[in-house]
Amino acid sequence: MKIDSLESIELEMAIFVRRLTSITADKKFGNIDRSAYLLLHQISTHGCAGVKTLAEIFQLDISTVSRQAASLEQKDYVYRIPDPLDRRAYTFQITDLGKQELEEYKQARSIRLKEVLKEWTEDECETFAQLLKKFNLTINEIRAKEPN
Amino acid sequence: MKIDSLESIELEMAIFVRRLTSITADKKFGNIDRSAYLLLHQISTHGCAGVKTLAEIFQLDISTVSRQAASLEQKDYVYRIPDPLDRRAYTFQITDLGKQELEEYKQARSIRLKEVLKEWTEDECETFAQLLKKFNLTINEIRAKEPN
DNA sequence: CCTTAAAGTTGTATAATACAATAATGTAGT
DNA sequence: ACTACATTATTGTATTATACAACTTTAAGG
Repeated sequence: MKIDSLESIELEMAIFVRRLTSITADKKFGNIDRSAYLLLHQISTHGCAGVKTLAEIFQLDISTVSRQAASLEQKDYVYRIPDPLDRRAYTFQITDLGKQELEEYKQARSIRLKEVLKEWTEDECETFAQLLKKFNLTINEIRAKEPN
Repeated sequence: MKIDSLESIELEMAIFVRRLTSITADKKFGNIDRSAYLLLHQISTHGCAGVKTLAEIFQLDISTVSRQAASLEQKDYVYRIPDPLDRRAYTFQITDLGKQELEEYKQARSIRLKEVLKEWTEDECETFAQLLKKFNLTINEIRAKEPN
């Protein structure tokens, strides 16, 4: 029944988060963490953006993103572009060094992940990827509708 | 190809953790958080255990679990049973109040989750549950093999 | 016994986060 | 054009989850 799956998903999600947090915490691939990874990925694949936009995308407080971005800037992984129309605003663009770090981080994560998924069939991997993506999208849609 | 799935899983996992963290953070279902939930669930379904065991299960530092358990004890969700054979050791058992809170938390999470999975087919839900579980198990096995 | 190991707790540090206060700039109503 | 309000971002402060280190009490092995 769907109810059973629900309860199961609900528990396994909690465990999943715990496990992933544990892995990313103690491995500390390279110089970036998960937040930094997500930010870099975002501006790398979807073009530059300001902290407000980024905060909305990741459901984080603006101040949090501001600090994360500042940290990335300080490491020369991103640079700041003043908005020509609004002198309060900036957008961040990824640097070559940032792209390189991002790629390395991705590689490191993939290697680790490959270890976990070694015994999985190709089909299972594809399905898992697809369902995760779907889940994330769905949450996004719900968030978008909510008042907040 | 499997490689594509890998990269996809790798990215979606990061997003997934971000989303779930965000949800559990701002909702604050009842009086317990994810860690507390996992601890309560563990001792509720697998019997009482000491902090060392729990720490191993969740890949957390003993001190972390010690504090989490103390917090649960303080709220009367668990109580402490001295080990009759080893006067250093305790195990924690869930109280009725703890069971009740756990159940309520589960319900709250399930309701929220149902919202997200509203449009999913039963089959998708089952598969997702199964793959999450498999993933968690696999990580566990890998951890068990590792030196550490 | 004496030394070393083990189970827990408590102190301290760090990192990611939110919320509040602030600064600078933009926008609208009169 | 002036005033009031809104918006963008930063910085200060607090909280929370975590790890590591120091310590206490107890157990186990020579």
